[in-house]
Amino acid sequence: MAQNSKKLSIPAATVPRLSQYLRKLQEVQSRGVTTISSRQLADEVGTNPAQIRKDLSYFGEFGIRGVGYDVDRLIAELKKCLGLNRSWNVIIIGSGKLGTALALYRGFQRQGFNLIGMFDADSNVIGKDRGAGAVLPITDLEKFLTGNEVHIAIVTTPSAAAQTVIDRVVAAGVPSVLNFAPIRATSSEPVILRQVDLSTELMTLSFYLDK
Amino acid sequence: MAQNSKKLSIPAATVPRLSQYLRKLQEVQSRGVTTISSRQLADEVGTNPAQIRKDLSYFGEFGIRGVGYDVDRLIAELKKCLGLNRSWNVIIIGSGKLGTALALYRGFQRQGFNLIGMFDADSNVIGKDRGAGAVLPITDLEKFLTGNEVHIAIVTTPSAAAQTVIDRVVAAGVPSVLNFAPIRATSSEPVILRQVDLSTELMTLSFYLDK
DNA sequence: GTGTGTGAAAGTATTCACAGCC
DNA sequence: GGCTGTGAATACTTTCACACAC
Repeated sequence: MAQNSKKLSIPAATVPRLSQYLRKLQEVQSRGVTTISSRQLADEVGTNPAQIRKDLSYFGEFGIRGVGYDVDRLIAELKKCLGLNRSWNVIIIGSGKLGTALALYRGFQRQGFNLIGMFDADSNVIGKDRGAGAVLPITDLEKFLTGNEVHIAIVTTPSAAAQTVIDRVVAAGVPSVLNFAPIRATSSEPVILRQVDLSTELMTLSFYLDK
Repeated sequence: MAQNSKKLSIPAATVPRLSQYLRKLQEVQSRGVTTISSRQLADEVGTNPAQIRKDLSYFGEFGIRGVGYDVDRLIAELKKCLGLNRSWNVIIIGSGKLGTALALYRGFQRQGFNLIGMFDADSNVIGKDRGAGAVLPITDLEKFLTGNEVHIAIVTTPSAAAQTVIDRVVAAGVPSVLNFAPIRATSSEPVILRQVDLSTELMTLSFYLDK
């Protein structure tokens, strides 16, 4: 997984939690709260205060002893930690129901993710607007990637197409992929790859449901 | 998290991996492979052989030394481990693009998950078929849950509605929830709760992309 | 007094390495 | 010889507990 030296030392488990802290802080900020303690935040997100303090300590000292954290300040720091002080260009490959649902998700742009293109193999949908401008033919993928810097490719194709599509975006230099297709994609190239997988989620529930 | 005594000792990280092993095994089975070693399976799913052997060892001895694993046998054992030798009743709450995408996912029924109902608050979609028969009004949720044993509630509502909906299904006795709404849901009741969160996934990519 | 920041301790998870069986 | 199953070793993560700052 490509990452810089500073970030090599951050526990992998910490990173997704930072985004949860950020979301909760934005929520309490909108309710007018200006200061929050690690205990209050922990109660909100369902963890323990030491976890939060330890997670934050990897990045710096953001709190005031005896007081807690300034909400505005902590939001700004977390955004910096997460690389959200800039924008990232995103494409979605697969303009079916799932791809369209993701394209229409409004929180997307709000955090600096710019959806700049959407691709599909089905000639019936090419040119239609599925939430990200006209859907482009998948055959134009490499041409598009040459002319546009894409940071994240979200894959929502059928599973049969997903691995090939991922190989193509990685070969074209896209540095990260978020795969929703129900395959466990792999890549020999050093790409940042994350998988979201309904089938695994359901089976995990099944495991814990089974008595 | 509700689970029986046998399962208390299984590492939480093992469970999702079992489902990945199962999927990959089903794939190689369909290609006619009858025997597989932990090394071959590890190469396929991108992990290491010891991890697979250790994961399996929590449940029993399924392999043959010097040979490997019989694919058919291991698939059967994994299904048993994961509680997939029975069917589970599922409802989807929220019949937007995402809920519809999930309802149309075909791998769903194939692994024993029966989608028996779909709910929405919008009177314009009630009665329409979004992949799971006629969409029911959310006001009928409790009545439905009284008359039908539901094991898993998948929540794809807007975030403003999600926590309330989750509280309602949990109060009505649904033992597990898979939440796709961009909130970190919590529950005081002992419910099995899993979250799938686009925003967290994107921010995690952002973290590793940021140099 | 209150709550952060952080070493140290405890708890989990992964990987190693080899005895034992095919 | 080859590959599993597993205790031991290593690595990682969370939690504790307290010095220190406000």
